[in-house]
Amino acid sequence: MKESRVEYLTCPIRQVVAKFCDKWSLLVLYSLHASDTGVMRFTELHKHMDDCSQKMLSSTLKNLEKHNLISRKVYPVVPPKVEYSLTDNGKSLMPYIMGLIVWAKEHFEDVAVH
Amino acid sequence: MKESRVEYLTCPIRQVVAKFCDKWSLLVLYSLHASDTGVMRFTELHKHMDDCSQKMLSSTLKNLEKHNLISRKVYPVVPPKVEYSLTDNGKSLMPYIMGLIVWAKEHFEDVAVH
DNA sequence: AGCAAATCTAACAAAAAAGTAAGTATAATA
DNA sequence: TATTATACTTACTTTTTTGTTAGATTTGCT
Repeated sequence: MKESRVEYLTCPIRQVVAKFCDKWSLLVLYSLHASDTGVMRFTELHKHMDDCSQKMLSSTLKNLEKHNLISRKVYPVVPPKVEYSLTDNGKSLMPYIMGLIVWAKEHFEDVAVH
Repeated sequence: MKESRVEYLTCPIRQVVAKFCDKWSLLVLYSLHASDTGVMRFTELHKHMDDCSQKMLSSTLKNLEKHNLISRKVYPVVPPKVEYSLTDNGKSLMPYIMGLIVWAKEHFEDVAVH
């Protein structure tokens, strides 16, 4: 599917699919949403989804940042420290994501988060 | 990601991703939900998403049927007639999908359905 | 006889996504 | 001096997804 097509640019469903309908984005969003402080570092996120490679986590984070769903704060220290958190835009999406998750818990058997 | 992993089988997010987080499933679900009769034929669906190949539409429909979100009714006539509609399970999911779509309309610019 | 209709399936090719392993940077610490 | 810590990136391979084209089916119409 060409992302330049009119359908793509004008269809909210296709936008949703392009922005966070993939293997790892929902897990990242959920992890940030569920964390105490609302802030998580790369390694911490990785521990929450250890079947995701560093590479994939990295590119997922980039994509979410690009679409303004999460923000990335870099501390200029060694070793590096980078914190991720939901943007206001991302926060506004979470009720709907949580709706899906709750629906899934009710409709699939033997299901738990993480 | 191996679908046999424990995370996969016990995590509602991963289940959601596996069942309908792909390029075409949301469009199919939405089309069926939005149609007057709640029933659509293959060619009719295809007209609603003409940037999806027959092959992809066919496999998307199969996948949704396998996960009990849509049902498929075949009429033994020539030329063939097959009707698709949401199952009760699929219907119960739609409020959450619609939530996402409405969110997208509010948060992206110049966005319309189809 | 030949073609149209509807819903696919099959075979093959191309493109995209994902996996894996190794490497980078650099200050602090042992 | 060697190691550790963190957050990646790069190169390469493999797997998965998607695209493309052609064909199957079979009744009825021209």
